Amino acid sequence: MRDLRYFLAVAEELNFTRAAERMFVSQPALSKQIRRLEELLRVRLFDRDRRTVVLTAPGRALLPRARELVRVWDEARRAVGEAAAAEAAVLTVGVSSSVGRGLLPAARARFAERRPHWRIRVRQVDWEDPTAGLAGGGEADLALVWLPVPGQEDLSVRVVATEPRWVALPAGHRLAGRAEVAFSELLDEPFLALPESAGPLRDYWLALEERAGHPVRIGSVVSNADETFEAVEEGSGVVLLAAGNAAIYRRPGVVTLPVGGLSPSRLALAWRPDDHRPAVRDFIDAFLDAAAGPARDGLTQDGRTGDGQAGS
Amino acid sequence: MRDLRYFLAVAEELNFTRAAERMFVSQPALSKQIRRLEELLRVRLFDRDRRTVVLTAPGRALLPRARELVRVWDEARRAVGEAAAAEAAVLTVGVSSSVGRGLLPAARARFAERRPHWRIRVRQVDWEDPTAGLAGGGEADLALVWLPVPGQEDLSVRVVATEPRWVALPAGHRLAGRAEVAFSELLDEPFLALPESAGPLRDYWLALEERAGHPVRIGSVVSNADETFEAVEEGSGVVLLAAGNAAIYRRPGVVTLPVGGLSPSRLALAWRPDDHRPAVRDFIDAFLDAAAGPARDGLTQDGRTGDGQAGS
DNA sequence: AGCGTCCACAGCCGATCGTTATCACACCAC
DNA sequence: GTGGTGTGATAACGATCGGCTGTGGACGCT
Repeated sequence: MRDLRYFLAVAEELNFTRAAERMFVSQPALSKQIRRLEELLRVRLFDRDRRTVVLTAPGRALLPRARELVRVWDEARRAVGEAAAAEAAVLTVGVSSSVGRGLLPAARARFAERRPHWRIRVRQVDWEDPTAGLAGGGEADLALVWLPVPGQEDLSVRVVATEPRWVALPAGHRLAGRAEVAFSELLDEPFLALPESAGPLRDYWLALEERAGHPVRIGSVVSNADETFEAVEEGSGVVLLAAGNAAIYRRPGVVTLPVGGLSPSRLALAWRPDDHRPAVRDFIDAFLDAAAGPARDGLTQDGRTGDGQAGS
Repeated sequence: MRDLRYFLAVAEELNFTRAAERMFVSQPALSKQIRRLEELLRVRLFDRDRRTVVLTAPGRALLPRARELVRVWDEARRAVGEAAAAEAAVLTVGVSSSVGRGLLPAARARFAERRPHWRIRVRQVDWEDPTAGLAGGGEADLALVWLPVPGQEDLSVRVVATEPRWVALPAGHRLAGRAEVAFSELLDEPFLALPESAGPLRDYWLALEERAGHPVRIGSVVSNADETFEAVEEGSGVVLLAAGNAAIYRRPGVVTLPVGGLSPSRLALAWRPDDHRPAVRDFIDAFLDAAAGPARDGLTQDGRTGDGQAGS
């Protein structure tokens, strides 16, 4: 199975070194495994003539089957996990940062009315996976994510709140005393960035769109909230964040303030469109009810009426 | 992949010890691997309550996917092998014993007329696999087999020759001087048998049908021609064989003679019905032409006109 | 009570799979 | 040419894996 993923990586990159990076292993390890796979099949899968790598005929024959195998395997893992969850009566909600706001407890309560014997487990997921464990082999049944989420076409998504974007600065920063800043004043600051794997979400929190081509300086790459605020505190850079998170992650050495001239961030509940388990549907309803319920501390709400995009 | 096969074996047997035997590993090894798979999936796949083994809900969810994965993997191996063979312009013919008779060289010649740049490779396969490498992950593209071949419904089969069955006896045997024996005289002899995995073919060469319930004594299990004749020579038992093989495998210490009262053995060319490669079709035509060609040393011939059964 | 069956556990060993360090070669810039 | 860069192969080594044998304990059956 692993070898098949390696094979796919090399077949897609046509470059051992880059494929190895993508699979998070060293290049010799990947070379060796490919060689082993070739020995197992008694066939050369790639022609490596010094400078270029191309698939051989047997390699081309393997390619679609390997994809199929990886797909079925991932699906099997998911199905097994779901079967276990159904037996244990547990739903797992992946979250990227403490984005629950008041929503999670409220949703929990409403869900408990309908399914008293079910439990909700909340799992923090690092920002390497912007779908918070929902995509691929992740173990989340639902996720609270920031839009835009990569691979959005394969997910059902419903916006549950919008919040203006703020900025976090080290306490000694030249702008730290201000009550508000315009984004144009931050253009030349070093920014903390999400990992590459976060794709469009990384661009979003760098506000690439609002820079209109003005280049961005990456001060550091961060993959969870703790890393982020430590990096801000030690002056590696500044970072945009949702207004709600500015309140939650308040800490000495870091100052947060509103930023003018940026579109608001959108928080969404996401799930797998092909996941028709009743408990999941009930939780979605419970959550959206909660989001549409009594107003909470200044959040602009979307709830059921928002511009939520139901995935395919 | 291996672990999936183990899982399938246990799921089908619902018994670790028997499953381990089926997979040709020790029972602790299989237990450990199942446990590892369970750890990987973070789920219990079987409920073992001391005396009985049953699938859990996650196990039931995995079962069909595991079958699918094994199926696609086997298919992928076959496809890769075929792609390599097409490039190398080689066809592999599996044979169980030297059953080629005059047929193989004749077929080779006719095939060479149509596909001069292709080569034919003949591969001897032990009798553990009565399809001579055609079924499962075997590497034969075609096979010369004795009927009945297990799993015949998944193969295309064409009878190319029928031969009376003879018996091989040690030189000192009480019947060794005879010109011919009746099968009824052999009923109480110890017989050499094919491995269990040969299924109906094992029964066929023990002539179970013609024994009409008379019990058979197994002198020894043999899985290739050399083993067989050595076992005969040292007196482990007697063995039935096709008339043609009696001539080919003549050796001091072993006597062969015709047996009356047995149906004749049928030699068949077999291939995979879903294998539509032109070279394979050409070889089938060449072989059947050769089998229908000039008569050779006393063999009853079937060729194209025989009662060949075209598989599904 | 004693035996057989069946699964789990422990201890051992060779093969596998990962690492880092280094080499060999092709290409490119100069 | 010459040296730098990028790429894949190779070497040496350590941790883990996957198999083995031997053993133990629970249960059913005589």
